[in-house]
Amino acid sequence: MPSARGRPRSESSRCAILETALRLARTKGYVQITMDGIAAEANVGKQTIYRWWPSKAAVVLEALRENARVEIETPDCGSLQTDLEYFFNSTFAVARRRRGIDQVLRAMMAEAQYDVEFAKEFRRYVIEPRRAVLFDILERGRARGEVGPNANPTLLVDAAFGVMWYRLLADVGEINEKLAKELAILLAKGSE
Amino acid sequence: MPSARGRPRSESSRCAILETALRLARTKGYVQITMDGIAAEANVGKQTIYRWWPSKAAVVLEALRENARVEIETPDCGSLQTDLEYFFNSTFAVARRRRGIDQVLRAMMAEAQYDVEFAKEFRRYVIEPRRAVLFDILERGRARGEVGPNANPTLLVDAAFGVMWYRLLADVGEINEKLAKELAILLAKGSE
Amino acid sequence: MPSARGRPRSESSRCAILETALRLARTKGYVQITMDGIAAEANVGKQTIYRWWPSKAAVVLEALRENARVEIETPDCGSLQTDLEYFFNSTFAVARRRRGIDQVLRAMMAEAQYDVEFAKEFRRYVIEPRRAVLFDILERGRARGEVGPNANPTLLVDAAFGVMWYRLLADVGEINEKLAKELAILLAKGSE
Amino acid sequence: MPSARGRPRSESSRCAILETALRLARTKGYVQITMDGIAAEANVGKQTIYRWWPSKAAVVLEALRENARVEIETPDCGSLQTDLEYFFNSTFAVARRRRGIDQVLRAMMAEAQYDVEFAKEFRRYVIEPRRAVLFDILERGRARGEVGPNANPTLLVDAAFGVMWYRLLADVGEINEKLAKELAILLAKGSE
DNA sequence: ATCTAAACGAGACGGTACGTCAGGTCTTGGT
DNA sequence: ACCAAGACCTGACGTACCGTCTCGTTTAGAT
Repeated sequence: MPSARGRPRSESSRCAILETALRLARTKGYVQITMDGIAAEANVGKQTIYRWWPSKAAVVLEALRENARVEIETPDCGSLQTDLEYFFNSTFAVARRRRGIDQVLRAMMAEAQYDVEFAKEFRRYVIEPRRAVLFDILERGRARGEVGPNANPTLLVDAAFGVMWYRLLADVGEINEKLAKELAILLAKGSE
Repeated sequence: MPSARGRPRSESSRCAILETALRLARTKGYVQITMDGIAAEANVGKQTIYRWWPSKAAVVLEALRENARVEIETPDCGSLQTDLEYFFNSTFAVARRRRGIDQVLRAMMAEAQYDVEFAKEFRRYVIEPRRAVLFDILERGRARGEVGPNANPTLLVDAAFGVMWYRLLADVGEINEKLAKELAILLAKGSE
Repeated sequence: MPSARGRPRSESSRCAILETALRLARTKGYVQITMDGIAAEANVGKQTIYRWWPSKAAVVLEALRENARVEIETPDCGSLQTDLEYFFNSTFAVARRRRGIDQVLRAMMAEAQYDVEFAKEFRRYVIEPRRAVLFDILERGRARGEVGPNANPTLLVDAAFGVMWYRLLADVGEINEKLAKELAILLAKGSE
Repeated sequence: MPSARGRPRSESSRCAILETALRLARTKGYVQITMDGIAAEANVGKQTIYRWWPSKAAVVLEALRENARVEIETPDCGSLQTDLEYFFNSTFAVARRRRGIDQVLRAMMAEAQYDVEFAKEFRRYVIEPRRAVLFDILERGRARGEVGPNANPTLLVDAAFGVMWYRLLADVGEINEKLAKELAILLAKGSE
């Protein structure tokens, strides 16, 4: 057993940092916030942040994960198309539930373009889990016989998330219930 | 005609700035380059850059446009699916033709998340023109009777570019001839 | 005769420059004004200033000379002490007559510390002429027999102007009628 | 006692800045030196200079004070005139002892004309202390009965420093042992 | 009850890049 | 040849953050 010598990590500081980071990112915008700003606002030494996180993006990403603990449910709605629509609605709802989250998500994706290490974390905790869920839904459809042998799950998954991210990042369209329905139809048709 | 008083803008400086900016961005990476660096390398005063462009991103974007003057052709290949495949192959080829362009494009999209003014320029000169071409191809398909009355062109366009950007930004898949073919099939099927 | 070819120098521009320079220096303070500022305010090209003057200080110095054309009179008041008092009162009056002149004079002296070329001009047009007048007064006193053979005119002159500049630059005392009288007494006593 | 929180100010950086500033000012000339130059030469961040001093002039002034810690002695030489001559010789020696100091002193006086805040510091640490010493010497003379009741100490002090500064700034004469003797005689005579 | 060790807040540190400002030069068309 | 206009190169400015460091203090387990 690795005996823990010395003062243990302060949970209150950890929470203060995460809460402050996410709050500032949502209200002032991700680019505007600084490590100094987070430290000052959270009544925390800057070193305490750098001791546990490598970058501003890493802090915000963990804050985002902490905040979005509510798992996305994937109940069996009986058919592929309804399963898909339910999933998309759940996914899109997250961004709309709390103001500013969409902007923070966009910043995370942007940050992943500049920081290779962060990109790995981002894929691991944001991109991949959501992809896995959608693959599961398609697999369930295959079991039901709704997904044909020539279907291309990877392309369908990329198309679905692609539309979402594209509209989010390039600001070319709404992300709402209408889109959820349209995507469900497109993927269901593409699965045949 | 308003007679141009004073010393006219130096075309050689303008070109030196654009060429240097794109060269540095491609070789060293967009984040690594600085206004000071561009100015020094282009033998130009920093003020001369700030006089004509508001930000590093704006310079690189214009350099990108200047560089990519070659228009994307959209010949009539006879059928919707072949038209689409041709277009996607042309589009994907741009990024592969010159090293580092993909990385610069990703940086532009990232920058658009941080800078609202730049986002407008980016949509105007990068996003929208390419969307227009794809819409044209679908319209041609409608004239041929290949696009049904219930088809949703906007969704199809978003799906195509969405997959491309999603794979580019989230690094979840290749962008190649195989994808061009798959997307052509998906969109053709979705158009019925 | 050297025929003057080409467009002759614009007297109106020259005056506009000098007037603007002195006006701005007196109102905004010498350090605050810029060549660009003078040019803009005088509706004049910057090159037109640089064509005729080597520096901001040179412009202001000429403006000062143009402005202070009124010669200092040195009437024979009958005795050395009264001659001196009259001279000092005349000299001190210049600075008080128009607001801001003292500040411009201080700036000229300051500029002379930084710019060797300007220092020559400054001595030639500001320092030396005033010294010459005071030397003349002392010489007149010698003719009258008021200045003894052991008197040291140079020291006395330096003492008089020294007090004036010292109080002006180091802000350690008033420059007024009282000082004029005191200096006159000191110099008269020192001349014996 | 207010406990010193946070990292304490680095004495080594402080010294490096002051030494570098004075060295550069003396060798290259005050105007030529820049904050960037001092920072680079002293291996110090520019912010570290700005954290503790408001301007280049303030740094050089403190460096000058640090450098000139050697107090000017005012031994009782027995008579007012000899006391004065000793003081003037001591004062004039400072400037001659180390090359370039005179030029830095002139720059400080010049800077005081442009920067009101700096002028206060300059008077407080350069002008006033020296005036106080001379006033003391005159007071000692009064105790001895050498200074008459009608003498004007302020005028005499201004005359002495006035000559010195005037010759320094306007470059109209030497500052040497001869001047020290002449000033001593003038002030002694003026004190009667 | 001390001792050791790590985390803590605070804040100064060396650095890099920023965007601005002014200086002095150059290049137009027009007088 | 001179002029107004204004773009040009240069170089210093003062600021903002970065990520690191060095204080004194706090909090635990080990001695």
